[in-house]
Amino acid sequence: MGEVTEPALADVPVTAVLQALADPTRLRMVRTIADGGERLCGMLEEQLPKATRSHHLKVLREAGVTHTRVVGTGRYVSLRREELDRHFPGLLPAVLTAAEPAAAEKRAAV
Amino acid sequence: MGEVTEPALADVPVTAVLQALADPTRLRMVRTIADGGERLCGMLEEQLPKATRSHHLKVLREAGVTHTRVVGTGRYVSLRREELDRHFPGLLPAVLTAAEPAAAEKRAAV
DNA sequence: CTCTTGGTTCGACTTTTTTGGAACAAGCCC
DNA sequence: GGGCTTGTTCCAAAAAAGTCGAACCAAGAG
Repeated sequence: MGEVTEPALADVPVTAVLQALADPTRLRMVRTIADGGERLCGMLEEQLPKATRSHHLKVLREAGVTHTRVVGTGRYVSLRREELDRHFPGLLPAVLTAAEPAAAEKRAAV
Repeated sequence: MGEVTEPALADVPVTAVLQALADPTRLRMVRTIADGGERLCGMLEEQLPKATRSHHLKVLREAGVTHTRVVGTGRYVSLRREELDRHFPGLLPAVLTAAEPAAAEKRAAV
């Protein structure tokens, strides 16, 4: 029962993946998972209420970005790297590599 | 006057780029522009009303994805390939390369 | 069985996006 | 100047996303 359903990447449109990664919170989660290989759900973005966290993880899962392993009452989340890279070559690496714009101040009319 | 403003890619967060590309219509536009180098605004997604088209092009422009050259009353849109690849290595190519899920029918329980 | 823990689901609400009509602006041609 | 073509802006309505309390469920501990 505890099995979690994930889509076959062949059925996932790129836009869905992009969409999933286009949210700061989710991207942060993905990055955290990226270096660590697997993470217990509750260890991600602990600041936010669990309903919100659960929601974001669901979006990632349904976009085929993550895999969820159920262990007891816990969920271990990991990236579907190989598969992802087979279907969308270079996409995940490119996103993970991307640098953030060093917290630009309100940049008042230079 | 006629000059169109575009953001410096250093100020654009990846999520903004992903967001811009995460829309089917916009991605289609980007793909069209990709093979052709430059396109007159009105030659893109002609089915939709111009207000909508204009809106999508604005989103792409503000996400730093496209460059707009004004010629008379027309706007020629092109991709900011080099810049984009300098800031987000491999991202655009990966997105342009991505295959679409061959119009899956309602895939009734195979 | 009860309590706790880790997470999901429901429902409501807020914020963003998307969409597109209508009015407007600018360039071009006569 | 008019009239036509391109495209933007304004505005409002509709749809989609994000947020999160509260109720709920399943597994493990005692």
